[in-house]
Amino acid sequence: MHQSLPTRSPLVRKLERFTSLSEADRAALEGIGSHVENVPAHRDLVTEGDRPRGVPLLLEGMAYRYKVRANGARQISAYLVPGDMGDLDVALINRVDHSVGTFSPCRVAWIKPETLADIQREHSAIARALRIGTLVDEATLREWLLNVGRRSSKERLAHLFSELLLRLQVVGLATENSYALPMGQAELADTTGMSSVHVNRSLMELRREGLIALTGRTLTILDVPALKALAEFKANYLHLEERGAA
Amino acid sequence: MHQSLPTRSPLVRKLERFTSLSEADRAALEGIGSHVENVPAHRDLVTEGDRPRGVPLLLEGMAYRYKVRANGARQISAYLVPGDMGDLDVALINRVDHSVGTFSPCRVAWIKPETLADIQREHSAIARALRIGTLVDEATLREWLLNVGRRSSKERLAHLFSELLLRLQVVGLATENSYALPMGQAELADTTGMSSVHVNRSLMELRREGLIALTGRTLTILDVPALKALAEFKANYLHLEERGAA
DNA sequence: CGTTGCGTTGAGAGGCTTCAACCTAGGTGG
DNA sequence: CCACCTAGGTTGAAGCCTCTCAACGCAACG
Repeated sequence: MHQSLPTRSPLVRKLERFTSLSEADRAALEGIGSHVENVPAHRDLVTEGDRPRGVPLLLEGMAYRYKVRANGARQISAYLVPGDMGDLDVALINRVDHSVGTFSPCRVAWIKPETLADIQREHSAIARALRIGTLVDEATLREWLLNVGRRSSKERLAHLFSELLLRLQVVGLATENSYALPMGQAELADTTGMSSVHVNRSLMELRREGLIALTGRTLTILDVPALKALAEFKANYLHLEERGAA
Repeated sequence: MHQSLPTRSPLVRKLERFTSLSEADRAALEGIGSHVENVPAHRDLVTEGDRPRGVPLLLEGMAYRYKVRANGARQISAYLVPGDMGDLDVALINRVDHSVGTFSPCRVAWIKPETLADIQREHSAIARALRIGTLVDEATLREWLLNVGRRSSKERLAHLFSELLLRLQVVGLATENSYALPMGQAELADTTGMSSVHVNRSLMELRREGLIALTGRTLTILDVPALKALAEFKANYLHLEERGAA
């Protein structure tokens, strides 16, 4: 396992899973956050219909992309963990087509499109890693669609928890089998396409089967292999082994 | 409406909705298909686990992205219509994480990653349009997730049909209210996360309500505004008005 | 110490699935 | 040219999964 130093920024830790970065690359990334903002929980970073105002890079906290229907029904389409960012090329469109909200208090750096363009031009390794990052975002979306469309309620939650375990481990925010889960059951419901009542019942079953412990806002996976097996979780879509498999 | 000449390639027609192209840009795009292949219906263009072998550009026919579970359950995550292509940056990853199959006989041009890189470097307008294209692909995935996660069965089909109407109109493959629908009810089921039996019943209801006529492989939308209203269809995520709204 | 948000549990209804049979059209071969 | 065959559309019935509505518990907070 290529373990990064704990002091390193989550973005560097994430991108180093995709490609090798030079010291200059890392330095460029550390200084990317021109304008850092502290955002409370349950606020919108981006609202559907707005003009794009730069690319948000999440430094701390957890956020999510979502869309709402006229009747108030909400579908969450992505979780953003530290090191994740908005679409690289938002500047190319006039109006954003979805919203981004915070689950917990977040520290976010707003990157100017020009800055991003400069970095991509001057640091080809970073450019490559960022592109792989958006490829992974898209692959994750496809996996979530499979999750909602073709998995049972328990499997959906198991899959989500398995994915988060891996993604948070990459940025050093999860132990071998546990991490903080800032969202409530209603948000899990809007993520997995279920009702919050049914999320509750499914969680109870996962607990009863000894697969997870979820108290307060900490999730502990009591049997990681079993949970992954239940979810039929394959990590290939996260492309975490690009470096090694060259 | 900016109507392209019918002789123009579907890719040019599509990209011209995103940005203005010069005559040189158009010429570069017309000649992009180095190696054109004819693929029968129900074949895989790309298979999950393979190494990427270039970027497929669909010239004729209809294809789809999908993933399958161990139990055989399948989820379709995108439809490819003429002018659509695979991920721009596939060359950056070692193994593809999903498959692409054909609904109907297809003519596809395989573009070499170098060719694509050259074109993007030498034609900034094309580069911009292609990036908007992948932004739209991702936005469409989010819309499909909302569709499967938070819409009723009839609404899902209505939304899918509304989206296809617009996308096919862009490349000149749909009339004001009808187009060819090459896939069967089982495929519609795997697209919308339903069983094929329930797709059938939902289609029957849409017919009974006078919204659609679906005979053979031709779909006619008898009441376009009503179908869009039922689906709560908003076209913003397709970003078809980027040029005008500059 | 009341309020409030969220998790938990119960009951009933309904949407959707599964299994299965039947029908229809198109293709094949006699 | 017709009969058979097969794939896919259509319909019925039964049951389960999931939803909605609703009540209640509990812990954090003011």
